[in-house]
Amino acid sequence: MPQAAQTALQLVQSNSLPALVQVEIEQLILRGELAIGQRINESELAVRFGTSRGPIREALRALEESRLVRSEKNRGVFVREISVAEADEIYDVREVLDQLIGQRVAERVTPERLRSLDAVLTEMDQATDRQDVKSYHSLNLKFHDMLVDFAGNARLTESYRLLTRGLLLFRLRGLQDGGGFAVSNTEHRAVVRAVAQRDTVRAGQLLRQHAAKSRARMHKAAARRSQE
Amino acid sequence: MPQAAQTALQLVQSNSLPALVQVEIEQLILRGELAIGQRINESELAVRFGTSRGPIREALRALEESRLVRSEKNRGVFVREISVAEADEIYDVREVLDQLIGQRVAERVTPERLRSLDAVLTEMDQATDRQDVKSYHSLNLKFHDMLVDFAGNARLTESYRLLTRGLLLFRLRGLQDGGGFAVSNTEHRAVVRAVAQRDTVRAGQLLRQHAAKSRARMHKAAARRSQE
DNA sequence: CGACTGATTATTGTCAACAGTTGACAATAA
DNA sequence: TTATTGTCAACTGTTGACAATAATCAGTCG
Repeated sequence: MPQAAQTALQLVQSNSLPALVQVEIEQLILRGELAIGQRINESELAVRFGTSRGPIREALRALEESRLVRSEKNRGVFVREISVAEADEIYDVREVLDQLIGQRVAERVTPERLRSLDAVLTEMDQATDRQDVKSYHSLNLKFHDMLVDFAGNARLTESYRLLTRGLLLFRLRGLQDGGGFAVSNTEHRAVVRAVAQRDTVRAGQLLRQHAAKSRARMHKAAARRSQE
Repeated sequence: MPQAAQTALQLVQSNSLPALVQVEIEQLILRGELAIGQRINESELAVRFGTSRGPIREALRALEESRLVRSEKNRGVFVREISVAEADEIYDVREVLDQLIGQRVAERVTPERLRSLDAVLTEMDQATDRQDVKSYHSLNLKFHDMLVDFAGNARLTESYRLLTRGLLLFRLRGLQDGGGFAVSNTEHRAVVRAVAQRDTVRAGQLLRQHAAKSRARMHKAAARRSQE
């Protein structure tokens, strides 16, 4: 049996319909197919996914708990919007988590992990050369995902992902990263270098600074946006 | 119109049934009425709350997202159990969040806030004198809740609460805090002292250390438990 | 006596229908 | 003309019923 079919089977066997629907809606939001602030029509989604409204509602309740949507009674659920102030709050927390991540990754680094980090960085440089914003962004996500995974703390991963998903909403408003790709990737390289040297303190500091600078870039983009 | 009736009206108008049910089940779990690892019967809860199973299921899906329960397909949802290893992971994250909280509280402290913190500490001392474990614990929760609120960052509050709720499950297994009440409260006082002096760095350090020591107490309790 | 097989029962998964609420628009009156 | 009330369609909130699955137990066979 093909690998893909097997995993698909496992997926449908272990995850129930609401769970499947949940990730599907998540994708819809994160890909921007459901716009920020837009109301989500339950029946519409139901026919789209070929289910009844029950599973849709359960999925939406889960997404509400993970702060991707908000719900107003008798009015419906809306794709959550995020303000600069909220993004700032997220960055406050993200900075300390990133510091912890940097430390832990440096403690637990292996040659193989180092190679995969390097590989992503190389791809990001290539994307920068091509001015390929989209690829760069998804590689950037992948890079940070790998880092938090390599930190080896499931709860940390969970907290971090939950937090940064809020920032993804922000990006959909076109307000993230004022274009500093090349800059951002040199910061990445510095982090990986410290990790390679197993300099835990420095790796933590650098990753924290990277988050801080990324926040600054966001502010810059927001300011530019608002004055236009 | 009486104040109580008005708020009750607002409650039922703004919060839907699933939301109400959710906090209700939460209480059931946190009070230990639903034991760790126990399966939760949907129909049973439905008759208990006088609703149908729909709202119950939606509430459970939300609780699953906040990691208070886990769900197995076609078998039901279970009150989540937590291992020492998982608790350790939580403490890893909690320590850095507590440090951030300490800093922020010290930055934003007001005389009034200081008074309310002091009041809780006094109550905790009284509970210690009475050997009133239960009161001490709920006051302890209140104290830390106040701190994170005073930090003035909603996302931080959210992350912190989500995280520490996992530890509450742990306590239900009787594995938290190896009895060091008096010790714990002197640590609290030291934190508040630093906050009163607006010594942001020290407040952060002390609160972080408090978390670390609290983790150590947990380990001690767990070790004692396992050798019996 | 224990392991296996099949029926039985309890429980979850899903659905379709009904009830209640909201927002928009038309009708009415000041 | 403007404000208010009445009406309606769309949608959400909730329910009860049915289907599918897993656990339980009785009976049979080795």
